[in-house]
Amino acid sequence: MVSHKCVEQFGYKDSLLPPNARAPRSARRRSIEKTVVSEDDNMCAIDLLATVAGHLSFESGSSLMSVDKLIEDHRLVTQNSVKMEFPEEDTPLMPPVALLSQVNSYQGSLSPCGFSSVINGKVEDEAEGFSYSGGGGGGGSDAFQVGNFSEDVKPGIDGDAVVLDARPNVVVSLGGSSSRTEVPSIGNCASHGVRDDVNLFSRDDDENFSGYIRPRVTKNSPRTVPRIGDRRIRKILASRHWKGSSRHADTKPWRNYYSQHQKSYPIKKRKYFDHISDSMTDDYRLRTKMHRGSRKVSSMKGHGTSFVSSDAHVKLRIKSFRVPELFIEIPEDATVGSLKRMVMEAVSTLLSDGHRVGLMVQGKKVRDDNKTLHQTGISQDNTQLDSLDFSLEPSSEMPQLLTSHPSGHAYEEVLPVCQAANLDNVLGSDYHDAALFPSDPLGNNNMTEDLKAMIPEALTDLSPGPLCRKPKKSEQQQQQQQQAAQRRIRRPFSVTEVEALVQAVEKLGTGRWRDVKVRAFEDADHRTYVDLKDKWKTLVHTAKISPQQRRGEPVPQELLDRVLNAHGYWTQQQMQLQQNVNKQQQETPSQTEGMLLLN
DNA sequence: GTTAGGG
DNA sequence: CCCTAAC
Repeated sequence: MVSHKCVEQFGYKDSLLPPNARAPRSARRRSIEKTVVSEDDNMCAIDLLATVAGHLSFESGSSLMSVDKLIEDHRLVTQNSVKMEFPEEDTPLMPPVALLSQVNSYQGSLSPCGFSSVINGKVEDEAEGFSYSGGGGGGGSDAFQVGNFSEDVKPGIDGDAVVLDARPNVVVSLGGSSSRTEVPSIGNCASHGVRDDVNLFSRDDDENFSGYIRPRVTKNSPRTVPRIGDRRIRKILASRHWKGSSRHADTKPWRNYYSQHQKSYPIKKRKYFDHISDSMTDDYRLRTKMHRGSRKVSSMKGHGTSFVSSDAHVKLRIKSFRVPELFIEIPEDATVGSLKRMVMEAVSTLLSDGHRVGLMVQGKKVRDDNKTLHQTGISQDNTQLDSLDFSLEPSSEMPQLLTSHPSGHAYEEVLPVCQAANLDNVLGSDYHDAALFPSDPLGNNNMTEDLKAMIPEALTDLSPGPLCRKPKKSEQQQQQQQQAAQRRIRRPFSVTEVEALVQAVEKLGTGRWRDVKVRAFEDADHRTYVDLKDKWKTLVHTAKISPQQRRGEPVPQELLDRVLNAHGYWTQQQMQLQQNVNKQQQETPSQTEGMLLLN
C-alpha cells in the first residue's frame, strides 16, 4: 500500500522497471499472436477435413495408435507419405475437399491454390464419385441442396459442427444428431460454436452484469469469466485475483454502490446473417467406413497387463460428405454466379473457423487424446461398434471469426480484413459488379456487406503455394484479423454506471483511472480502467454538445453538469500542479542537477 | 502495469 | 472500444 502510494506521488521510476516492461504492449503481444496465427493457418478446417479423410482412408497402422495421432496435421501426413489404401469393393472415396473444389470451380479466379494440393493424387481422381446423401453425382450445382436437407438426427451427440461418421464394415447411414440445436452451421455456429462466450451475451449475464452487483463474497467463488478475448480484462482478472483479495478484503461502503442502484439494460441481440442461415436440422457429415484390417498378430507381452496389444489395424474411410442445410436468400435479379458464390462462401465460412477434430464413439465424446484406439473401443474386433463420429468442433483457443460476435454487425467489427481490398484479391474485380449485388432502393447494400463477411480466410490460405494468387497476408493484416476476432462486445454505460463514474472522478480526479476502477468498478470485470477513462472522455464531450446531438441512452443533465464541473475542476488542478512544477524547475535548476550528481 | 490521447 | 506512446 505504502509503496504504491509512493510511486503514485513521485511518478514512475523508470530505472526500476525491467527493460522489457517498457516494451510496447503491441510488441509484446505480437509474438504471441504470431504463433496463434500460424497455428491457425495450419489448422484450417478444410485442411482438417482433408486430413481426416486421408487418415481414415489409409491403413492406419496399429490400433494402439493414439487418437491424437490419428488426427494430426495433414501436412505431417503428406510429408510422411502415408500409405493410402482404398478397398476395391468400396465406392470411391469422395473427400470433402472434392466438394469444395467443385464449388471452387465456380470461380476460377478464386483460388487456384485451393484444394488441389490437398487432394492431389488418388483422391483427386476419384472426385467424380462424389455424392452427397440423397443421391446425385455431385456435378455442378447439384452438389448442394438448398433448404431441403433431410432431418436425420443422431442421438447422443453432444458435439458440434461437422460430423464425420465411421463404422466398421458398414456403409453407414447415420441417424442424425441429438437435437437440431446441437448441430451447428453457419448461423447456428454463432451461438453454438463459441458456447463459452455465449454466456457473455446471455440474458442472465446481462442482467446480473457481472461484477459490482455481486456481493464481495462471490469474488473467490467460481464464476464465469468473460472469455471473449479482452486481454486487458484477462490481465486484470489475473492480477486482481492474486493481489486483489487481500488488498480489498475489507468492506467499503461505496463498493456496494450498485447493489442499491443496480439496473440492467437490454443488450441488443441481432440476427447474425439474414441472408444465410442454417436450419439447424442437418448435420454436416462425412460418412466413413471402418474396415476390418489385416491382423498382424504381434502381441506385446509384459508391457502393462491391461493392454490388449495385438497389432491390429483399423481402416476408416470417409464415404461421402455433404454440407449442412443452408438457407440462402437472394434477390431474384441476382445472377446465378452470385448465387453460386454465396453458396461457396457459406460453405467455406462454415469450414474456416479454426475447428479441431472431435471424436465420438458410440455417442460418447472421447476427450482423452492419449487413449489408444483400442482402449477407446475402436477395434477391429468390436463388432458392436455402433458408430464412430468425427466432428469438427470450434477450437476453444480463440473465438471464432464469424461466430463469436453477438452483434449483427459482426461483419463490420469482426472481419475487417474481409473488406474490399482483400476481397478483390480473392474474388477478382467483377466481384463488385453492381449487377451481381444490386443495392436496395435505400442504398443499403447489405448483401454485399454480408457477403464480404462471409469470405473465409481459410479458403485463401489453404495452400500457400507459388500459384496462389492471393498474396500472403502481411503481419499487420494477420494482426488485424486476430484483433478483430477478439474485439469485445460493445456495452454501453448505463446511467447508473455513469453516476458511479462521475462520483468517483469527482473524488479522485481525472488522472487516476486505476483508482477509479478499484473504487467504483472493482467487481465490474468488463470495465477496465481504460474503459472508464474513455467513458469519461465521451461524457465530457457529451456534456459539451447540445442535447440534440447526443445519442444513446440519455444521461441526465444533472450528471452531465457534474461531469463538466469535475472536468473543469480537475483540469484546473492539473494545470496548477504543472505550473508549480515548472516554477520549481525554473527557480532551482541547479538543485535538481545537484541531486542527480549525488546519485 | 498505468495514463493519455488519437482513431 | 482499440491501439499506441509514454510514463
